[in-house]
Amino acid sequence: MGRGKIEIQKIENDTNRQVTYSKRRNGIFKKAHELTVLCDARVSILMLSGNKKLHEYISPTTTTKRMIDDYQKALGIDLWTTHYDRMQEELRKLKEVNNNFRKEIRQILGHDLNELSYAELHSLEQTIESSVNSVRQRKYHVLKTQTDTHKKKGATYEDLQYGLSEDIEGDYESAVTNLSNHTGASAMYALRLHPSDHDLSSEGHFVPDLSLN
Amino acid sequence: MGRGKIEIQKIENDTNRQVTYSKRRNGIFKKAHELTVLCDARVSILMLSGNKKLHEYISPTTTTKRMIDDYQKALGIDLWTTHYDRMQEELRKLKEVNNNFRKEIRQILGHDLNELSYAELHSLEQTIESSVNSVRQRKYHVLKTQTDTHKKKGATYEDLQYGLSEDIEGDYESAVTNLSNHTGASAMYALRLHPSDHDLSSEGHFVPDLSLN
DNA sequence: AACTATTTATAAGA
DNA sequence: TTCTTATAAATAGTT
Repeated sequence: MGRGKIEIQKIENDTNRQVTYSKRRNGIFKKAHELTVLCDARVSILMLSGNKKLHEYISPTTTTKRMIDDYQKALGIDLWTTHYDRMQEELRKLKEVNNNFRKEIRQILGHDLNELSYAELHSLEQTIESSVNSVRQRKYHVLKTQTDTHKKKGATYEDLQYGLSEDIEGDYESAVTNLSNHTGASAMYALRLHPSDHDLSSEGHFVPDLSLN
Repeated sequence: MGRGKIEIQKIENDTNRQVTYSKRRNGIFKKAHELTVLCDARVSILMLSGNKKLHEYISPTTTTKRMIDDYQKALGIDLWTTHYDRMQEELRKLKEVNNNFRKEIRQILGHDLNELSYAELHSLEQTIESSVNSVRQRKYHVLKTQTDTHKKKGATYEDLQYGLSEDIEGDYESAVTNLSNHTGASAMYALRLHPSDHDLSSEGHFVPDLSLN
């Protein structure tokens, strides 16, 4: 398609070959883009000229990496995915374990109980009662210790009972924050006394995006 | 270049789009091959049609893998490593969230309380008390419902009180197992009333090996 | 899958 | 290079 027909064989004249490369490269990229738009396709083109210069076209709707991934998936081959596959499997398992933890915490905190049987509820009740006893014991232990310390400074037991002692009061005001920081983002569950029934997965917890774009 | 000029925008007619894709794909591949021969170039084309079918052209003088390697070398990047690093970061975050969940569960269940202040313990105690109330309420609701059903079959309230009714007894014996299965591997925490102080990370939970040898 | 009227790409020249 | 333009090639609509 030009002033004259040409044979499809290597153009021996260097300049000429270079010019033709440049013109035709642009032609192909243009057609690739038209195909992308016209047919909703994804195209990746890599070109190396004779003098080793690289040129690339990639449909705006994708990335070269994704195209290469799709290519490998489609052919069922594995250029470099041994680690990749293992990591994906690990991510999947961690996500699963994570969701189980979430569910478990919700149940321990008294939510999502509808699917539990009477016996399961009974068991859960005992577990939590046992827990509250542990906490209570520890609390009194701390109270006693702090009281002893305090008494030496002249504070009364009553000060502590009602949380009015300066030290303790200060502690109390930051308790929620402290525990949250201490156990990480998820700790908010433990301290929200009457959590709403909001979807937990959308309340500021780290929910990794595994889409791997 | 046809009977009529067309706008470069998505062809809405499905059949038409498919036909055009096929024709133009061949046109591009033909031109890619001509470029290869005329200009001594290397071309790699990957195409994904709208319906996710992959087509490929590769210059006979190279391979797709070599082109991808050249591409990465030319850009001074390593797509796989980048991806790998991102996955590692996701794994790290998930592990962290996971450990936070573990720690939180242990504290809700009344363990690892030593590092909590009096105020934190008080808050935790209230949370757990609230939880046990929820569970108890639900338990009685279930009990009431089951009792009503049972009465129609002639069972007494006492049967249920002591868990001796055939149905309920069967449930109870498998309660621990059921809840474990239900919430996944991690649920064992909720039901082990007085867990030892063993290292939790080595008790059958999924702890991914991230060493990636 | 072929046909063909047109449009588009481009080889050669400026 | 870039532009021009005659001509080859691709292809849109049709069969």
